[in-house]
Amino acid sequence: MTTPARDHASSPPLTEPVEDYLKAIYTLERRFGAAATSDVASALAVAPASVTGMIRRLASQGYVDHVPYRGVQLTARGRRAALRTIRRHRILESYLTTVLGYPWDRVHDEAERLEHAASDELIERMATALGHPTADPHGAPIPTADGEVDETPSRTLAELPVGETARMLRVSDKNPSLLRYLADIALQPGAEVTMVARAPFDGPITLRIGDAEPVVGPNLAAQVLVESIPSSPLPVTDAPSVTSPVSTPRSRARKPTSR
Amino acid sequence: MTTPARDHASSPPLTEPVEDYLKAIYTLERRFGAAATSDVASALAVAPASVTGMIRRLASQGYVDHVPYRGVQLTARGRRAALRTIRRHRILESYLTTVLGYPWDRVHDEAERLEHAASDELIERMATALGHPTADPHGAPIPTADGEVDETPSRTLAELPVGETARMLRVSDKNPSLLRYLADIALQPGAEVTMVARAPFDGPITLRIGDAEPVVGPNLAAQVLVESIPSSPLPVTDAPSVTSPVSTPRSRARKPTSR
DNA sequence: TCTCAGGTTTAGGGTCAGCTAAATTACAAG
DNA sequence: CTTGTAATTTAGCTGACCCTAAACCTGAGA
Repeated sequence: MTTPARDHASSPPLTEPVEDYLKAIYTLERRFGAAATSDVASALAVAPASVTGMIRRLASQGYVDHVPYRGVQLTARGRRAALRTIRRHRILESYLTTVLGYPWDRVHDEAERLEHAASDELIERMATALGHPTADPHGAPIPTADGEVDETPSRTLAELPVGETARMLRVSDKNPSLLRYLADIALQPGAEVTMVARAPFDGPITLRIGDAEPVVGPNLAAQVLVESIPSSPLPVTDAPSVTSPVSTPRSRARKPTSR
Repeated sequence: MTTPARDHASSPPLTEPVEDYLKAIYTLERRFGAAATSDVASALAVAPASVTGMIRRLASQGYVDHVPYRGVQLTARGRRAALRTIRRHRILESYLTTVLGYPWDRVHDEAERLEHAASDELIERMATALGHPTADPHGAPIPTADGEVDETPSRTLAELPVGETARMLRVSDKNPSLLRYLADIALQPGAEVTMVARAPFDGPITLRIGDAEPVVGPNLAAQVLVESIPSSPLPVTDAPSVTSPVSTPRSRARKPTSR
C-alpha cells in the first residue's frame, strides 16, 4: 500500500561491493568471454566462496546470468550498471589528473573510492569542465552517459614488428610503479614509439621514443596497447571499414594532459 | 603474532556510519554540552536502540565517553576524528560551489557522501586550489588540518536589535528550501542586513538587505547567524574581495559564488 | 514518597558481505 | 573408464549496523 509496484524497474542504489563485482565481471567477460569465480575472487581480493555468494545475489536481482561451475556473464541490466561505474571512474581519473594535478600513477585508488559516492550530477559537471573527454589519462575509453563504449581491440606493443612505429594508446591504471616507469621513459598515451629491436627467446625489447632508446622487458611491452599511426605520407584511404552499429568515433585516445 | 602491537595508536580507517555518528555527536555536544541518545538518533534518522549499540562500540574504541542514561561526549580522539570529517565536508562544499558551480542548496548532500571517500590528499589539493578558505559557502568555519576550529559563538539574526545592522555570517547547510529562499532575498554570508522592525508576540520581522525589505518569520531569523559590523562609517574596506589568493581573510565568511 | 511518562537500554532478529572447511563437479590424463 | 586435481559450491560462522518490542531508569509532579 505504501509503495507502487515498480519493483525491478529502476534499480535501487547499488552497494559498493555490488558495483565492484559488476565492474570486475565486466572486465573479465571482455577478456575471456565469461568471468570465472576464481578470477573475480582474485580481482577483488576476496575468497572464492564469497564470490559464489555474491553471484547468487546478483543473479537473483537480474544483474548476471550464472551457470554453476561455468562462470558468470552480465545481463543487459548488469552491463549498464557496470558501464555507469566505469564511466564514473574514468571521468574522475581524468578530472583528478587534469584539474587537480594528480600524478597518473596515483589517481586509480582515489577514483576507486570516489566512484561509489559521486552523484551523476557531479560526474556530468566534471565531464563538462573537461570538455567531455573520450579517454582517461591511461588511454581507457570513457563510456558515454548512456552506456556506449568504444572497445575496439588493439595490438600490444609487444606485437609491433621491428622497424614499425605506432602510437601509444593505453595501459592499465592499476600498477603505480609500472606507470611511474612509463612516465620516466615518456611512454604515455599519444606518444610515438618505434620498435627498434627485439632479442630472441622473449628477450629485451629496444624502443625509440623521441630521442631516447629505452630497453624494456617483454611483459612490460605486453601491457602497453598501441595503434598504427594512420599513415605517415599518405593522406586518405583508411576506408571507414569499422562502421559499427551506433557510430563510433574513428580514432579514440585523446592526448591526456600527461605529466 | 602477525601484527605489531600498535593497537589504539593510529586508528584503523573509520566506517561511514562511525564518521556520521561522530559528526552528529560533535554538533550536539557543541550545542547542549552532551549528546542525548534520542537526539543522535533523530539527527541520523536511526532508531534510538541502534544509537545505544553504536555508542557502546564507539566507547569501547575510545572515541566517546558514555554515562548510561546520561548521554555521550567525545574523547580527544573522537573530537579529532569528527573534526577531520567536518573539515572534509566543508572543503568539499566550498570546492563544489566555487569550482564546479554547485548551487549552495544542493552541495550538502553531495559533500555528505564524498566526505567518506575522499583521501586527505584530495582534500588538501582542493583546499590549495581554493586558497585555503576559512569558511564554507554557508559560512561554517573550516577546521584546519590539525583540528583547530573557530567556534566563536555568535548572535542569531532574531536577536538583532531594531535599527541595528549586522553582517550575515552563517546558516545551516541542511535545509535546501530555506537556502533557496535566503538566496532569493540575498541573505547570504557577507551580506549586510538591517533589522527594520519586529512585530510583537514573535511576529514577522522586517529586514533591509540592499534595497529590498523582505519580511521573514522569527524561526527563519533564528536560524541565521550574524556578527556586528566592525565599524559602519568607514569607507575603505571592500578591497577587491574576490581576489583572496592564499592568505586567509580576517573575518571569516567568504562570499560564496551563490547562483 | 509514589507514580508514571519519556528517554534509554536490553533482548532477540535480520541483512549484507566476508571467511574457513568440507563437499562436489569438471576435465584432463592415464 | 577411472582417477586425481583444481575449481566451485555448500555449510556454518562472524561482525557491523539496523530494527522492534520489552524492560528499565530518571526526574517531575501529585
